[in-house]
Amino acid sequence: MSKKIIVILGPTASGKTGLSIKLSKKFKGEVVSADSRQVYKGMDIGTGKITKKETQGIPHYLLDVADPKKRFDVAQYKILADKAIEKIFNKGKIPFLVGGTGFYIQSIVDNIQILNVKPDWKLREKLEKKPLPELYRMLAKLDPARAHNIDKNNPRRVIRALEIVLKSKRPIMPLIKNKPAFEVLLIGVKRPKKELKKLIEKRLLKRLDEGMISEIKKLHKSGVSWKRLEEFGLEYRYVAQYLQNKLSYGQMVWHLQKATEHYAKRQMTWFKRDKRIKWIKDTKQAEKLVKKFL
RNA sequence: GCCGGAGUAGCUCAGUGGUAGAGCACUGCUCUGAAAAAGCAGUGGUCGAAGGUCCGAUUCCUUUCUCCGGCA
Repeated sequence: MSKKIIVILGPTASGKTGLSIKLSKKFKGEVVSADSRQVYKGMDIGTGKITKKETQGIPHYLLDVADPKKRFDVAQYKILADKAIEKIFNKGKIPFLVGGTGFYIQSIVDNIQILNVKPDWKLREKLEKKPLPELYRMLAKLDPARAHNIDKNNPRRVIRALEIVLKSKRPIMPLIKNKPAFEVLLIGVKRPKKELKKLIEKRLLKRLDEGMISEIKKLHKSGVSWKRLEEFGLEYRYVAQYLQNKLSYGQMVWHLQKATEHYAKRQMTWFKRDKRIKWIKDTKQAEKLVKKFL
């Protein structure tokens, strides 16, 4: 019998968390979060991190594993998540990978081989100062194949590609998808666009009500710079801007709503590519799928 | 009522005597250690209305309507 994991994914505010608890309770599951922001300590309200009470005793992994002052990335995520999944298997439970960060989910589900070139932030800073076309020309010289299919307008991609050639002294390898060590069921939670917008709005107001602004104030007081907070995006970005008086309260709310809607759309664009995903309408349908899969 | 200013894309506005652009919104997309990040593309307007001048008006002129200031 091969090992099985269940993935619950979908755009923000679609109701993944609630479903994950229902399913993991019913099927003896434990949850591995696949959320690039919930990994950080102290970022709770703004990320919609599940509360202790809400977990109803279901163990959760990959929450609060990183310091917001430091950088976290897929590579670290993959190591920790693989470990958590292994641990759950050893307990005889079913791992539920739950979240909206497509890249993180892919790293697990497709067992992506991550290149052995660590980020070099000093180098990145240095490269960032140069004009993008110049960076692209450099890349075209050092790794023509990569330059050919890269997005030349995207500084982050170009810089990372350069980082790889410069540090490893050789062109980038093609992406390797290792054979996954387990069978995967991908469940997608989708909502009609209009409904999702309303859910986002409702949730945003709730978060403000719950003290999201003081959470972010607190993070800043504890040493997380405004720049860093703005880097996190969404709530952390716009509330940080509001706290610096770069935005009025009304502007902050408006931007936050729009940015979250855009984010949800980007998530869907990512997920749509994966034809393995089974999109469900309600919990019942999900339960059926899981039962059949197990 | 009088005097100014403004009416151009869903919104905020640029612009020109030869039938129009930007930012945002909207739609679609990309993704090899920042992924809630970082990028790309596309749709969209009888230029407030009616007359006039002109080969030709969104642009000039007249009238008209609406909005915003100021004065009564």
